[in-house]
Amino acid sequence: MPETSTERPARERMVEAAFALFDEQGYDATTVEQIVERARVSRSTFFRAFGSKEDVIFPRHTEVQQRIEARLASGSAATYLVAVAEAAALVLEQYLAEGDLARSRYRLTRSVPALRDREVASMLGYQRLFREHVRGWLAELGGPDVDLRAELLAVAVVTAHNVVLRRWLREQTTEPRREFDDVMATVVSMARGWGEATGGGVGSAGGGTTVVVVHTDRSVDEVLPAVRRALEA
Amino acid sequence: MPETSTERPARERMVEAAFALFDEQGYDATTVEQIVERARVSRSTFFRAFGSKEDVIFPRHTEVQQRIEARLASGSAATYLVAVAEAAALVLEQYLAEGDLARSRYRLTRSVPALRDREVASMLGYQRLFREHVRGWLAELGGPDVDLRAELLAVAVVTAHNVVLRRWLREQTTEPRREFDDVMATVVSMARGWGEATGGGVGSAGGGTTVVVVHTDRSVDEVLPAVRRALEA
DNA sequence: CGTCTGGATGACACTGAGTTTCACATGCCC
DNA sequence: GGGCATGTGAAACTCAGTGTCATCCAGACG
Repeated sequence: MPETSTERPARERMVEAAFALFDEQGYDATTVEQIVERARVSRSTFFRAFGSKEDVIFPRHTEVQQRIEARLASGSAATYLVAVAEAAALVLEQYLAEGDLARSRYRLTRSVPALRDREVASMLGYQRLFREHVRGWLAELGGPDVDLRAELLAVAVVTAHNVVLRRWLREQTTEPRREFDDVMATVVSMARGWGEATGGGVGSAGGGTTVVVVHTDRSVDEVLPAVRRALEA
Repeated sequence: MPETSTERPARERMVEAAFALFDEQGYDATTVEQIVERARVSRSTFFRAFGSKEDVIFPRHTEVQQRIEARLASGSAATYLVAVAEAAALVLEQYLAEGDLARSRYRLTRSVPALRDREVASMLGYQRLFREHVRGWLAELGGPDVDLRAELLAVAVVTAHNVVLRRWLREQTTEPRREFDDVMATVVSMARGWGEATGGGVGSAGGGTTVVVVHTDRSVDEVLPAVRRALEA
């Protein structure tokens, strides 16, 4: 019998039922049969909506991926460091918007290896987007080791993002956005150094000496935002 | 009917049959039934030996993990950059020793998402080992942002390793060891810069100014090995 | 020589995820 | 009303993975 129009959408009911049951009994011990029973839908409906049992945990990750792609595509070689930092911020914002749901998912992914792998793979998806765009920009700018540097920058941005995200998921911080800005500033300043440390700064074709000077009599929290502003100028 | 003593071990036959069938028909289209039929063993034997269909592709990865662990455990805070580089070299050597088998696996992991995720997860396992040891060493040495820097160094080492490994798997290089040394030198020199760029060099407790000078009038290939030797001294 | 025992194997039934196919209901347009 | 697309349910099917029990074979021991 079809439900009335006052009923919440089937998709929502399934997600809700799944999270509740996973929480009560654990992931492996919960069968799709139980989920669809509680959500009052058929198995067919479940698999049509999600494709797999794992997918109930990771809703709308293709949407986020598209937003990232859009932000990266709007960047240019001149401002690529800002572009990747802001694209990473989009990922963080997605999690923050999810709130407790994100924390529930985090608890699940910590305890179930299959889900953990799945989440890692989706992070790798973001990383891949970053890498490809950065590779293009670095190629445009020139310099040695384009592939390696693109790979390292992408992985550094994602890693730094994850450090902050994880702290927020574990409720170890109440200022994730501020911490995010700081770690991104750190990574960006490191990335600036790479071009020089590997022998070719932007636009520098020949020999010579590159000198990086950093004043450390101010705290890291004070210095990093300033560095970021300088880089963005 | 049991096989004669001149027969190759059942485990080898299963791996061989599996790779052959995956190559002929693709991974998804091949059933465990077909594998055990060709290897002339029972389904029971297959699952006892490998635990899952995916596991046939990734043999002995726990062994490698133990070797990495041993190498990292033998390192000290004073020489940690060398220790991680050499531990990463162990991973590379494992692949090189496998030869064509590694390349077959690479082709499979490229085309089958599930296997790709699986391989990524195992790399993450290595990365985790690196991170935990580096975190310990960095904590010993002091300085700011220990967690972030440990995370970034581990991820950079693994990423650099992967860049070279992938080139070898794709047969884009015949000198993987040489290229590995180069990228590791690059990463290690970058990592050196991080401690300073983030405001606290090794053993520097107070204010002041840190200056990093890099001569770039020599080629990267000339500079990097020298840097590496300097770091190891 | 016979027997016992532990480890490896095979046979078989069972659970559960995911697919496929067909049927049925609803809503919408012409 | 007659199509027509979309969302849903029902049921049978494939296959990965688990659990149980019987069997076989090696070497140990009397």
